[in-house]
Amino acid sequence: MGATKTHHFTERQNELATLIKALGHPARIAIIDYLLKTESCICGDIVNELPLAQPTVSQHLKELKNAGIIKGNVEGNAICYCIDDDVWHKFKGHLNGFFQTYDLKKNNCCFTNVKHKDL
Amino acid sequence: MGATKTHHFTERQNELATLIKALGHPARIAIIDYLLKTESCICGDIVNELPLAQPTVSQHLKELKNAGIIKGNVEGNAICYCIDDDVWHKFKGHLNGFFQTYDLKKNNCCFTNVKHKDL
DNA sequence: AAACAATATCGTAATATTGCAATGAACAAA
DNA sequence: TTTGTTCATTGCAATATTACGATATTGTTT
Repeated sequence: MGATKTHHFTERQNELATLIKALGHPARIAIIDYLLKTESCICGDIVNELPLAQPTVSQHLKELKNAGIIKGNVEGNAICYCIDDDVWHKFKGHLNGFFQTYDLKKNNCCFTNVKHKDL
Repeated sequence: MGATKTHHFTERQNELATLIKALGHPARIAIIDYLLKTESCICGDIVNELPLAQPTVSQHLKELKNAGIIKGNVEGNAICYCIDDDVWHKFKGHLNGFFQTYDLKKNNCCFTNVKHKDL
């Protein structure tokens, strides 16, 4: 089908997947990298930085914007894209929970258990 | 095209994007959720937990495995999937760097600057 | 107003993803 | 060895993604 059956999953799972998915492309990682690395957040600078055509970059920016990760502000003729502080922190929180649960659990699944049993 | 131009990006950007992309689906979040929540990591239990047909779950497991996030161990008739400790920590490190950079930078992009300038 | 600059949108082609029924392969149990 | 169980793979249909040329839009400059 190609269409995700989102209604079967929890809201958290869908939200998190949406945020994560928005970052799941090297071009979009590169955009965030750029925003983290420089003072500039002018669309034109991002287009120049990336090895992709302007419409393609515009599309990637749109996806990041749709996910809420960045927001665009008109600044005269140009548009300035910045990371959305609220969403970014929410995202960070989600992921922290994820990794913390793992650390607390100690990953003693079958394979590990088998190894121990065999000793 | 539909084919990502990976060769234009850095190895880190591609690696990170691959890991992130593998998690960018609610079913795959649900799988990891399940592995974090329970002692079981038997494929059949995961299939029962998820609201998707067995072949679909198998495919999602395969993608997580391809990305390296989980690994499967044969255990008699069943297969036990567990989170790969090394890849998981590498992933965590990547993301920590990401979020740390943000925290250090304080996100003073155009919009924020404009607000301050206008005060 | 006319010309330019910066972005977005449209249209389209190529490819990827999602989902499942049907089937196959491997092992376990009878 | 037949039967059942567990999981992977195949094949396919529906949809989504990626990429870009052409074009529209909006604001700026002259």
